[in-house]
Amino acid sequence: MTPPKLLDEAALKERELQIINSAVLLIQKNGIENLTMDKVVAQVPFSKGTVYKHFIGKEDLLLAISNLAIKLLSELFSKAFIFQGCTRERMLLVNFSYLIYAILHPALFQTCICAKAPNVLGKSSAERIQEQEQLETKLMGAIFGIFEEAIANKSLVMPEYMDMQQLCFATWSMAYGTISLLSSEVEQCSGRTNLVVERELFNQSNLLFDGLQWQPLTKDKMHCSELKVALEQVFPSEIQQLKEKGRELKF
Amino acid sequence: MTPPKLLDEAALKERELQIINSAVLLIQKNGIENLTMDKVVAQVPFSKGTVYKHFIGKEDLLLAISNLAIKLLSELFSKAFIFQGCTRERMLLVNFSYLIYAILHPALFQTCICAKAPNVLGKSSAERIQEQEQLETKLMGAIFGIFEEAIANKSLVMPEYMDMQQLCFATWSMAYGTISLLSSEVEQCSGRTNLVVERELFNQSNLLFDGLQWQPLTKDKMHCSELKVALEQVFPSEIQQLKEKGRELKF
DNA sequence: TTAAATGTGTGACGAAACGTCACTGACGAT
DNA sequence: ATCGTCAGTGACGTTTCGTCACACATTTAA
Repeated sequence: MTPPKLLDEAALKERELQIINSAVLLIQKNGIENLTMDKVVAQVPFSKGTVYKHFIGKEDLLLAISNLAIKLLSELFSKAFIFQGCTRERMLLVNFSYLIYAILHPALFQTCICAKAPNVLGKSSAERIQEQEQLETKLMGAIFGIFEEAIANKSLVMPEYMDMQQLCFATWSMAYGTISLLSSEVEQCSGRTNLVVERELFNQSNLLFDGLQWQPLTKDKMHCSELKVALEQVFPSEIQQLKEKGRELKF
Repeated sequence: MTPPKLLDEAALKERELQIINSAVLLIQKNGIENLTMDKVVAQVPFSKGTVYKHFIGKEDLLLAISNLAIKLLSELFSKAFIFQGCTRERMLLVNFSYLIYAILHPALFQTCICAKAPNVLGKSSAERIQEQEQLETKLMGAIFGIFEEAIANKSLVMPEYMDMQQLCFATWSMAYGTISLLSSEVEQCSGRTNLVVERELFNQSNLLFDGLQWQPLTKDKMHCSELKVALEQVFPSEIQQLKEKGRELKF
């Protein structure tokens, strides 16, 4: 048996991460619909009781995975945020970092969507839910910052009937709707529809930004070719990973 | 060749509907996270074996409920479609019929969202999944028709880089993202954010339509007041139900 | 040094839910 | 009267969940 030590905060976090990672591997292998606590326990050098010390239940574990996933996504958002370019370009990059993330980490993305389901939130611990809210707020931060800059440098005028939070939400929910509805086709372009998620995301982003009169407008600039360059520059390793997956972005 | 059927088709459908309705009542009462097949069986004058003749499992039942819900939503869409007004106005009505539906039938809406989760689709029967695809295609029909008219009467010019299916999807996914992300606040405006779902839906619809240069543009017309009138005219009973729920639309 | 207290880990266990299958009985055909 | 068919049944085996009484280590007190 493992020699038990007394409370060590860092070790606890370490162990929690180990459990989460094992669960992610199981999701990748068997699909999220077949994840069970028993399997997780079997994968991990701890007993069921110990696992349940960290997570009050299966849903709580799912939400924990989702929260970790949001943290990873935040890093991509940050990279997009610090890109040298016009604000509209950078916001487009943010939306595409979300998409890249969904393609590269389907298990994590899937878990994020599932974690939004009421049956998951309904059974998770209050702390974990609170953490999710904080993380989402932080995630919005990147979007928020770009809008602020855009308004400051006059490339965007805030509509008088909207505030900053609404602007952020508009961008976020548009990308969320597009990607999640097409998530089944995110990995491989299935034949069911003619919709290609990266193209739709690109179009809808631009429609929304044009609707906001965010300069430069689509008709004035080749956003498409510029985005490709920016993606190569900001996400070189991620783009490479996509190529290795045989899933090059086409739009 | 065909064996003698002692049971007629209609009775089977009738019974299936009875099971579905019982399940919906259980969801309304206990929440979708607590729905179990055992409870459904207990609510229904049939045995478990019979219930499983209709649905291969719990997820299949959920998808069946979702499909029924889509049919109901179709009816609202149809009402919006035949409204006498400009095309942009009618599309706005379609989006709002979706919202009204989400508020009036939270259990059904919730089930629709859950039915999109991979763990549900992964365990449902192929036939039921196919039915879902057909219903969604049909649902898109109303949106499709309005776009066709808009293009025919020149109030909208199709962007050269998009086709009809993409246009439809853009509208749909925008509304989906907005409503589903705010669904937790759909019934009661929770204090967590300052976002009000009907207002965000209104704004984002108009931003998208403005981005498409869909006439008349927001700056040229009071879409807001006109929408209120149209809602009263097209959905009088639904608006009344909303008032009875103490959930008047404010935007 | 010993005993008690406290903290940590374990896995057997009961409850709950799932889905199946051997059986029943009704009804038509022979 | 007998047989075959099939809708319907619900008890049963299985899976999964989450708990809890116990075991063992470490610390503290005597």
